[in-house]
Amino acid sequence: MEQRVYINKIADFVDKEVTIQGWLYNIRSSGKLMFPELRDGTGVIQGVVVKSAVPEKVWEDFSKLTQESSVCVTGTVTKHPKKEGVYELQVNNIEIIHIAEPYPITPKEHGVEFLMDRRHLWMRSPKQTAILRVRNEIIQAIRDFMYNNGFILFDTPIFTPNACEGTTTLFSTDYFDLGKAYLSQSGQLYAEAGALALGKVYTLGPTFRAENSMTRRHITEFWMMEPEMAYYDIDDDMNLIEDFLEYVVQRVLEKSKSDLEILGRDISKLQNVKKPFPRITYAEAVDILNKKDVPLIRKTENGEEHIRPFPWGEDFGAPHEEAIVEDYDKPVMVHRWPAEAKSFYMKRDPNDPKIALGVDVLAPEGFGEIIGGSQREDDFEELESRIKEHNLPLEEFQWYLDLRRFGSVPHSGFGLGIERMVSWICNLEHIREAIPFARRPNRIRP
RNA sequence: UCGACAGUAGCUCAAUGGUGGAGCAUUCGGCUGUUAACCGAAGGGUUGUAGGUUCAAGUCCUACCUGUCGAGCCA
Repeated sequence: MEQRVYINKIADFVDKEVTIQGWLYNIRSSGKLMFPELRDGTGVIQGVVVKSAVPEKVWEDFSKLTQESSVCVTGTVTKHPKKEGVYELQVNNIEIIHIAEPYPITPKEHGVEFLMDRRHLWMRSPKQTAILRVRNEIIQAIRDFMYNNGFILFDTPIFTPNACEGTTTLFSTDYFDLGKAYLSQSGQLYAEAGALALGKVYTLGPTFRAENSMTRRHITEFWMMEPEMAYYDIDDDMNLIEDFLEYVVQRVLEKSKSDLEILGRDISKLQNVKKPFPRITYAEAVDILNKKDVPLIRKTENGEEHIRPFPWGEDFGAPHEEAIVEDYDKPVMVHRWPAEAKSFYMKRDPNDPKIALGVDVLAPEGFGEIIGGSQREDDFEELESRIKEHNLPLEEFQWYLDLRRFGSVPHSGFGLGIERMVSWICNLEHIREAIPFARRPNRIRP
């Protein structure tokens, strides 16, 4: 009796007759033999159609198929005659559901623009489905880690009346009689309210940045996971980051092995991601830059100016991050930053008011910043003057200041960019492949 | 936003300033173990747009459009 099964479970059905409900990915023929490759979303399996062994109609039906035609194929599962651990389907019947029109995406090479214009079809290909399954596993691992460590899921609003951080540009929209609303660039300020209510919370959802950044690491709509913890200082924060990253990476290694294989990922690099991670201060990072003679490059009217030694107080660019990370095979935590380079809500170091208690986590292999976190300013006066210094509208922050009026406590948190995490774990060339439909400054379709 | 590079068949790419080609895809034919299968044949073009230089422009010049990569900013 035939049974419906999915391709990723096919090994359990050797010598049994099964029906695969899927699509034709590719087909090769050799006279009286055909080798259709079937995909069903969980994997790909090669069918074998022998002309002398199937009814004439089955042979004719297979001859008619175009790439991405949808079919239900029945056959007996066998081991591949040459390849260990690979299975085939000895076909004996087919039901055609739909003959596809000529499919634009062939198993050959295509350009980026062509593929992104057809993202809704491109995502059917083996590499893209593998990435999307790994993304699923990463998010599931994050949720499990948070749940098992006592964090409460705390959903923050996407419509907001003001900037969480005054620095970056926001998308705006009309909001009835209340004027402008802005799409959230971070759920952090709301998560802080949640932490003072529930102890440990996290948000996981889309965030928006109207930055005209055309790099392989930026999209305008990205997903962020932001935990926020009451009674955590910056060192507690870094301890959590270590536990968290180790868990997620090792969990994905365990559960998504076959997908990482499809992606050609060097697994040994990810196996290294075990705590402790290197922790270096910003000042130590600057020392590294100067030892390696990496200058700050500033653009001027007549070209570029190379400044040596790297001046204290400047933020790092891509070449600096690379130079800092290249000696390590684990994520690197850079902490205690110049306050001026960082956001208004970060707490100052009690030992040095020029230092903010922030931490950036740089992924290995040049994938750049994946996490940014900090201990938050919990003193009312300090925070209020910081808001004023940054020219932020004080009225809009009164509710936020309330958190320092009513039972203020030391608290910390961080934000993880989901797509950057996916890019790193899957070793992607570009972040646009880390999310089903990437939004960039020059693309909103499909 | 700035910088570099690119735009030729459905796709990926060739073409010294001098007759625009190939592979894949499509259609047809062949092949009993193929792996981006292979072999044979056919159809497929206003060379991104607008100007200019030249006897002659896909090729050189100018502007614009679109894209890619990099920088800044950030997760």
